[in-house]
Amino acid sequence: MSVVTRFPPSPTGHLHLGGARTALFNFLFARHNKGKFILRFEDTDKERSREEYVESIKEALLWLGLNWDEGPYFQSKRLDLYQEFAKGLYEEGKAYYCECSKEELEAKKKAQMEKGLKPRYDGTCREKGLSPGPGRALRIKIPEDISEILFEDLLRGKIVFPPDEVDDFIIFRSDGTPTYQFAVVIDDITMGITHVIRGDDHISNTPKQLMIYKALGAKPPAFAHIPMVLGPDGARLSKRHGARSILEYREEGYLPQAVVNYLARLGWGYGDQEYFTLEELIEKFDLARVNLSPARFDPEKMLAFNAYWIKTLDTAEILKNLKPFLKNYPLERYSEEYLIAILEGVKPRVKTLKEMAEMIDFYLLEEIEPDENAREKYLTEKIKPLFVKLISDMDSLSFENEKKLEEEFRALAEESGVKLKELAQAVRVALTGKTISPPLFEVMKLLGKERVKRRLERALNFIT
RNA sequence: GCCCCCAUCGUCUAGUGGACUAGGAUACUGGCCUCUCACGCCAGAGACACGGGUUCGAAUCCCGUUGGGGGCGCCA
Repeated sequence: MSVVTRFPPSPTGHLHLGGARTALFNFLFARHNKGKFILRFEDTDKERSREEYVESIKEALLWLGLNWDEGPYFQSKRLDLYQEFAKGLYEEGKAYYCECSKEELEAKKKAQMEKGLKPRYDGTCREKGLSPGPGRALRIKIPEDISEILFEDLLRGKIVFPPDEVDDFIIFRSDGTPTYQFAVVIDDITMGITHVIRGDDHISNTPKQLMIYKALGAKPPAFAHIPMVLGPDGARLSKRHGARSILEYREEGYLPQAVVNYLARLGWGYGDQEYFTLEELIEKFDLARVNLSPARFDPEKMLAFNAYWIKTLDTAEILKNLKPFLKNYPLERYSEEYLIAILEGVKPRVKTLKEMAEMIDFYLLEEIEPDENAREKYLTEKIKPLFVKLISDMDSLSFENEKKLEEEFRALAEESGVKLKELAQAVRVALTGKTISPPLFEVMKLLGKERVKRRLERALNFIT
């Protein structure tokens, strides 16, 4: 039997790290087993579901490289199907209509909780034999003779629930829409899902779903409940830590490779290996190596992974990802080769693409505005004569050869009684406007004689 | 309250009864490299939650305690 997995987000918010990791694991498991990965939107909550979230979730998935093989399906477009299954259960006497009001149910639940009991439906309408009608919800009729409810989790082994775990819960709302519990089961059955890989917050939902499978006489899929992703403080992921949209990370200058790699390592390990490409993950991913305990999201480590992939990936690939951050520069003036040469020098110096774009601005702009503090500190009277000499000797400098250029600078510094360090910093500020930059002689080479000369001349004005 | 899941450095993890003086990554500290800042390299500090068992032997198996997480919707 070939493997079929699915990722079923509800379009009530953006895709965040937790959801992305669930999607990733489903994707990896399917691809590893040469199976199919299905995308399905669980949008039965009409109040909260929004089209814009459908789009942003799809975009985020695609950006991460998690292409689905089938779908996206929408539960909202499959109502007929759910109704058909529900009708079947009702006609077989495996479900019944209930006319209890929400208020009544709420009050009963509260009373039960106060008595220390597990809140469960008391069966008021169970034997009333009600027919379908307005304001009536359909409840599943849980057999009285069930003993314990159990299933075999792929990661955790046998999980057992006491028989009173499940009550006659609602499978179809009085407004004619299916509840989550019912829709997932029908979808998973009809889509031929073989493996349900989801957060362990769904463990306690599983008994309910198993009762639906049983009522339908269908064989449940295999379940693998993966641990949840927690915020840095150990609390559930919320807006203020990790629950930001995946797309926000893209905007902050993260590489999809880094996010995927980091996410894969949250709750999964492969010996001492830390860095994986998507292809490698597909090859090596294995449910048996998934951890059981919840993992905290550590922004610092994800940043470090991003820095690693920025300096490791092909520069052409980096450039492709960097371009959106270069909107404000006259890119058309520069060749692809030139841009790549520039990037080589900054790759090991930045942690995000955003930082990268900022660091290379002096290469792309015609004029730069040296930082005020840097100017005061390094563009001093003392180095003024050196600048003058550099400008007049410009034509004799070995721009094309970084090593030689460095020697020439050393000689100049020595004969003027200045440390190379002082000279270099002054020139760096004049050329880049910053005290931090790629190696100076690389900068000069890439900037070219003309721009170097102009910037040194301009810097002289700042000194006087 | 009831039910379920989980437990190795701060964090992510390796570890599947002897190879553990518990390994790697990240973060942190010190050093080297050096025209700046990074990268890189070297070194350091840092963990098996606790208590009982089982066993010749336990981070690894069992039980309990504690701690953390999740669920108990006409949300998903």
